[in-house]
Amino acid sequence: MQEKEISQAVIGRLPRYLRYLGDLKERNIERISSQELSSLMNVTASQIRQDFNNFGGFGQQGYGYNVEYLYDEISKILGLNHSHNFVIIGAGNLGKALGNYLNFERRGFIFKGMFDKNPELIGQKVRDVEIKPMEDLEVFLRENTIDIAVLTIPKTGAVGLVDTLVDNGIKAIWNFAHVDLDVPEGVQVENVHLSDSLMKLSYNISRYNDGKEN
Amino acid sequence: MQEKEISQAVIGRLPRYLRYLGDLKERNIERISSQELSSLMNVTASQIRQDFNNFGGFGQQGYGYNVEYLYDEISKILGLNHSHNFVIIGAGNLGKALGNYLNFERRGFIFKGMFDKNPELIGQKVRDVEIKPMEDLEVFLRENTIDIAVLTIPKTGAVGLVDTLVDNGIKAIWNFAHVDLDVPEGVQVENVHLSDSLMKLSYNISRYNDGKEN
DNA sequence: AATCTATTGTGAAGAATTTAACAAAATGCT
DNA sequence: AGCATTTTGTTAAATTCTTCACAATAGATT
Repeated sequence: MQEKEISQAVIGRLPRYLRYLGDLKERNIERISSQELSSLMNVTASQIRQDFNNFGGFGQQGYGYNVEYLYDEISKILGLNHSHNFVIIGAGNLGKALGNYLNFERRGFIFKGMFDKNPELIGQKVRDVEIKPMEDLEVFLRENTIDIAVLTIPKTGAVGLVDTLVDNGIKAIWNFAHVDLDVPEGVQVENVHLSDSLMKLSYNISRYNDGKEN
Repeated sequence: MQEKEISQAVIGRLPRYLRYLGDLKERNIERISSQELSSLMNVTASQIRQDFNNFGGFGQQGYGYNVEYLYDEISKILGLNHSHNFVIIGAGNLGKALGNYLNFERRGFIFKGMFDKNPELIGQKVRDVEIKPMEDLEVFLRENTIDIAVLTIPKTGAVGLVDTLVDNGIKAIWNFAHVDLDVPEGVQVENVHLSDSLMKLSYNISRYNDGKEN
């Protein structure tokens, strides 16, 4: 367990820091102050310092932060120094899109298997991975070390699948199904509810246009 | 403009309320108390009441909330009573997946056009929509009333496209490119940064496993 | 080497969000 | 019809999150 519990608000900001630090690294910039990063990212310098200090101070007074060091430390905090094998369940367009997304591989997320119940898709390949029938899932999970299951199937299928996944060693579910999954303690779920996101956009459009058309 | 500014934290919870209310409606349940909804959704009843009260009280004391009425009111708040035309820019797997997702249509998001710079894709169809070359985008936006642009292209392309979109009437961008977009005041952006989401998952896996393997 | 400058780390203030508590109001039972 | 029960709307308290402010410290300059 963590020394002190870090809030998910802070964790949620780390990937963005990492992205900007990666850009700086590519531009061969060696150091950066919280002030500079602040104006680059449009957040307060204070928040940046507070965020980093949750993990015990990566900077030096009078100097700032070393870009590469900071990048590496945040990577470690996010667990990107370990690699994670994943399977995709549901070989529709979304599943295929995620399977083809090479950037995940670079971060240590290794695409190991893909499953679908549609017989027409069985045997097709997404990158080097062959789509297998759902019946093979359980055995596959047992014979390989898979941490993450990516669920890109409709919600009806998703709920019933959770037990199978968890019983066969899945530690985390990246859930694209539009439903809340009920998992045992210790199994991580990260939801990507696309329609929720679209509704937020819709709200913000309406809000801005109110007064004009209402 | 809104009477009183509603926090994005509240807005972010509305789609989830809507989902649960939709389920209740389908089960022909007429009324629900904040207490019942609370145990269904795993949030506090107090938060539910506070959230709804931001918009001025949808319930009745001693009775609770009428499911259908509440559903309709939240729909309106989210702007789902208006329909929105959208185009998808980038006809890769992700773009196709979003184009094929019929649930958006049911919510009033109408798929009107799709664009890609890859000549091989031009002329293919996603549902009834033909993929057009990027050169046609500007004219298309001017000749049709498109509110939302969905960006499913790499970040390098995305940044340069913003001006074109905004100059031709786009009010909102649903951004899947892994970059922060700089838009004028009044243009809404909703980011879906998939790799950020995956990193959060990675963090939570590591955190839970710490102590065992570290 | 001494001084000046930049910039972090951090305690405290301020803001926002969430939860608790309860009076007011409507329902439904007898 | 009256009373007990339910459950909201709402005020207040507690908690969490963000920003401010500055002393401490390291680097840069002369």
